[in-house]
Amino acid sequence: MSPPRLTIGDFAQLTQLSRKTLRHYHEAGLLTPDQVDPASGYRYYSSAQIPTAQVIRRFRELGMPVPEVRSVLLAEVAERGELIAAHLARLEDQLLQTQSAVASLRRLLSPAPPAIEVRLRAAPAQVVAGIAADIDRAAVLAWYSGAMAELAALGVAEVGPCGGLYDNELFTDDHGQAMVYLAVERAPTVGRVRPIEVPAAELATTVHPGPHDDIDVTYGQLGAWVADQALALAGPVHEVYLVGPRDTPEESAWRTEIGWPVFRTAIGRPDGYPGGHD
Amino acid sequence: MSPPRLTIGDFAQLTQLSRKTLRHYHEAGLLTPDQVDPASGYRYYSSAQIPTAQVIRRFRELGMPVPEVRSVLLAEVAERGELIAAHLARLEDQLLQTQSAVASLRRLLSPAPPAIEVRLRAAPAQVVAGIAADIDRAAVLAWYSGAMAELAALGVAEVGPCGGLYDNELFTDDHGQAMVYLAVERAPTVGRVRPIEVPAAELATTVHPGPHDDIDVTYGQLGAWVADQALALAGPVHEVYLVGPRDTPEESAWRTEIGWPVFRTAIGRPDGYPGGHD
DNA sequence: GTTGACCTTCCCCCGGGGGGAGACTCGACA
DNA sequence: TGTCGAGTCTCCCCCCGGGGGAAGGTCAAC
Repeated sequence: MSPPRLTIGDFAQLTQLSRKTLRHYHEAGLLTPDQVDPASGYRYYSSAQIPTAQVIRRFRELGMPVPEVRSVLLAEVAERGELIAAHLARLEDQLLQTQSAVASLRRLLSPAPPAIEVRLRAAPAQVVAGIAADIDRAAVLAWYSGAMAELAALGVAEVGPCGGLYDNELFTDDHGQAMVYLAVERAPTVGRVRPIEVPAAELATTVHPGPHDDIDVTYGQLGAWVADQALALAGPVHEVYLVGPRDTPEESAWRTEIGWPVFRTAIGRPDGYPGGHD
Repeated sequence: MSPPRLTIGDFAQLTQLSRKTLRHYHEAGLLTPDQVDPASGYRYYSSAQIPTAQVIRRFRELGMPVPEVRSVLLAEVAERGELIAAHLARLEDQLLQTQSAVASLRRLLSPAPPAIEVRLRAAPAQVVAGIAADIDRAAVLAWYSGAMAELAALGVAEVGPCGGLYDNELFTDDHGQAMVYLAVERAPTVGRVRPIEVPAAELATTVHPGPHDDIDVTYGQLGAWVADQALALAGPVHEVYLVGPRDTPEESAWRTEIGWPVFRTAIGRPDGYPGGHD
């Protein structure tokens, strides 16, 4: 006796997936019915497909995209682990992002947003030992820690704090050029490390204390200051890690200098908009 | 001197939102530019809007829908807390769901899925003290604990384990009828509690041990067994909490009987599909 | 044979934007 | 004052992962 065939409705009941979703998965090649009547087009599932459907449902609940679920199902057991691990890493990233968002909101919605102190200073050009790459915004954190580890492994004597340069495109287009560096006497060429010239710039700088969860708020304050001074942004933002994870695990002790290259007489017009003469 | 006007590109750079997104938020009434040139249609933002844009960005990163972000921004500080708390509760739900999905996947992908023992038994009709409601699938957990608490507060002598009935529509249509009950001598009418008759049924039952994270796997195994016996599902699923949170906080000690009402000679056809004579 | 529940395809809709076309505007520089 | 390139405008179609519902075909029970 062959096992009974389940109609899409029965199968939906057993797997807690909707009929619509099952049809969608059929179309997407994710879960093909055991049999399809060529005359009527009726889909028939087998009870052996229930576990598969459940696996799919659960991966989807974890936010795994449909094509990726398919490759997990098609993959051998060996690679399967990697795919799942990769997705779990993404979930962890999301969690970190959630934590940052909460910290940032706490500061943004707090009744008294403390004012920042901005200093305008001319930064001279310097040649540093840096690692540069074209990366996606989402990958910045992972890339940063990898690059910093490689720099630290150089074992070169440092003559100043380390820092980074981040293109504005990284934020507006979701990917762009990034660079982290150590200030050293003579920059070597080892692995990804190259001697890189940080060009001279007029920087509007402020110092962000503490962990970077809410650094965007400080960025915003600095940006508002720059805009209010009728200055224009001109180039990648500079970060200098005055006190960072390399110095202390105590996050509240961190101090990060943010420097935005600016030039005068460009952004907006200080006056003259019709009717805006207040 | 009036503050400079920021073009959409400048503002995008300062707030790390894309131009597309800013236009979208304008259209959605979420963030209206400080000025809009009626002739050219150009949008001009002010530096004072930077914090607002950041708040929006962060709420969006937390997955808050755009209309809800708008109401948070429009709300007075007093109600704002409630809206945010409600959203944080949703985030917590998501987290629980993620945990369940991981537990369920662990069991589904484990090499040796232990077989279940199914027992077919006739359950007699009984009148119980129950709380019934038409609810959404997502709300089941919250509703369950509330209803159970109300039942426990009755202080009535129980003559058997408590349980619940859950309509299949709850799973296929995402909302439906649910009921939880205590087995008592005489069912009172207090608050939401009513005397309810649980109708007699032929049940295919099995016992799920441990917490409910992976109970869907047991459901699937039971469903596969029922389908393979050429039985049809007939009515809401019965859950009996033989050992549950009311008995012990030790989740691994929980025992939940799942009973699916079945009737014979209905689902599928045991044989005869053209070409399927294996 | 009838009937009602079930199935099929098809099309449009949602949120939250992204990509790109084609046209217009801005401001800097000559 | 003209020019030119970068920036902006609107408009339309696209993505995912389905949901809602219409119009019509099928299944099996009685």
